[in-house]
Amino acid sequence: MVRFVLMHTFTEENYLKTIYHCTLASGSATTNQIAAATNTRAASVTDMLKKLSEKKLINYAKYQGVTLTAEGEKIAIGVIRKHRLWEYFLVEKLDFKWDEVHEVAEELGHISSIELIDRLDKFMGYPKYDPHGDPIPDSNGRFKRQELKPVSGLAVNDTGVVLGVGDHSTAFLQYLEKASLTLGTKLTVIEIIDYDHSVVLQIADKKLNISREVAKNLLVAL
Amino acid sequence: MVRFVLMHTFTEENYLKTIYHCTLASGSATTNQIAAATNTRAASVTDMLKKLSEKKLINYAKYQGVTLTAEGEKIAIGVIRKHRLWEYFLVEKLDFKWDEVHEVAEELGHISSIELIDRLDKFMGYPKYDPHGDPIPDSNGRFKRQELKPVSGLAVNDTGVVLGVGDHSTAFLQYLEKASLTLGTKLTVIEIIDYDHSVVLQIADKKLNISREVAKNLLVAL
DNA sequence: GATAATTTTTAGATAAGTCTAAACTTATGG
DNA sequence: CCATAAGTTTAGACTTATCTAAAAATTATC
Repeated sequence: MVRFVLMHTFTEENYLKTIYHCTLASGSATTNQIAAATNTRAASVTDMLKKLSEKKLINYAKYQGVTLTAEGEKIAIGVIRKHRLWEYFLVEKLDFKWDEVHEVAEELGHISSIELIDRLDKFMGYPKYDPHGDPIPDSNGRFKRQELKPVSGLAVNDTGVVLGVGDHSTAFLQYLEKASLTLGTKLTVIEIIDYDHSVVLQIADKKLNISREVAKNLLVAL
Repeated sequence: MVRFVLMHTFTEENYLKTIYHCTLASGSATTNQIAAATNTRAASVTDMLKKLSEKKLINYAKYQGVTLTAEGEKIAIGVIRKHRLWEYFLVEKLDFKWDEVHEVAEELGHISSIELIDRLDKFMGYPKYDPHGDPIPDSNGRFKRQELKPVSGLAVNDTGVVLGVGDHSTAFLQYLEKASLTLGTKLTVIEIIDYDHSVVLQIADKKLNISREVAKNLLVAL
């Protein structure tokens, strides 16, 4: 089979993507974080870090955690672009629900052809955001990060529009679906309960009480 | 990751599909045929045949060639269904040419989700044939084989409509494209040259001379 | 029907990615 | 500021799918 000049395995791509996400989420990527995210053991991660380091895709010093090199980040963003475009396709064209797409997109996101993904992008009209509100990088890897705040960071009387989630788990997405807290929902903070930091929201003409946990993972634009 | 009860690797699926195609094309599948088709060595094929045999997916006796069991055939047809539906998608929705889709579809055809493929099928309106005229099995694995004849089997004055190809190589497909011998083309055999068995065709108001090689791989319905 | 040619299988090795268990670093808390 | 906990790495082993080289079986040829 004819392949590209630079081919990386499914596994390598997965590690790079995971490192990208960890770095974004917590400012750093450690062996244990990566192991937890990829559902492997720390020892396996260390092996792979050495390999990626030799290929100059990550900056790695023993016991010091890792960061992506420019090349590594490029690959990670490419995988994320594929993943998010496929999620968009699954939801918008094939009528999957937003909590059903992750696993399938995970597989689809590693199909190697760049031509395929660029044509898919065109077919769908160059969407800017995936079904969870995450930005889709363009074919040059560029995308603008949205300035979103967790509901837990709002004050009483603040108003926002739900545009993203901080937790992509099926359980959380199904909870939101059931509570009608889907993307685009406008909400106002009515009250913050001192005792447990839960938040009372006004949504259209209804009131809804959400836990601190939910408030932290519900992202809004003001 | 949650997977299916019966999971088979990418590689196993590929062997099963290859065995299916070999059996169809030549009535049997031998170690060397499979090795040629999968671009591996005979020794590797033997190893895999043992493995597939243990899993009861093929009937295998040393030195005797192989056939698929009912279960093996079911899997093979499933992979073929996926492959052909993706080819259809690539050509009809993403504007790939019919000679560009094989490799990409090869990768896509191994995405595990059955839900995905059934929804894709629905999205495209349950197509019956792929871009090369090959029938697409339905979700139960059923499909009707078309009764197609190679042009080399026609007699002078016979008329037919191009509905399939016996060679899926890029080179052959590009040749047909260039010669305007695409699916649906109506043709009549004007003359068969004794010397080299080449065939002179009447297509609309033009005459076209094709070699025996081409005539063998151009399939028509009468 | 014996020998040669072809095909297939066995034996042993390799590479990728993973694991467990043990050893080693770094961080933390009296 | 040392002892222990937490986190990370090394060592050695396993699995899958592949390979080459050599042996064995089958088929073809004279």
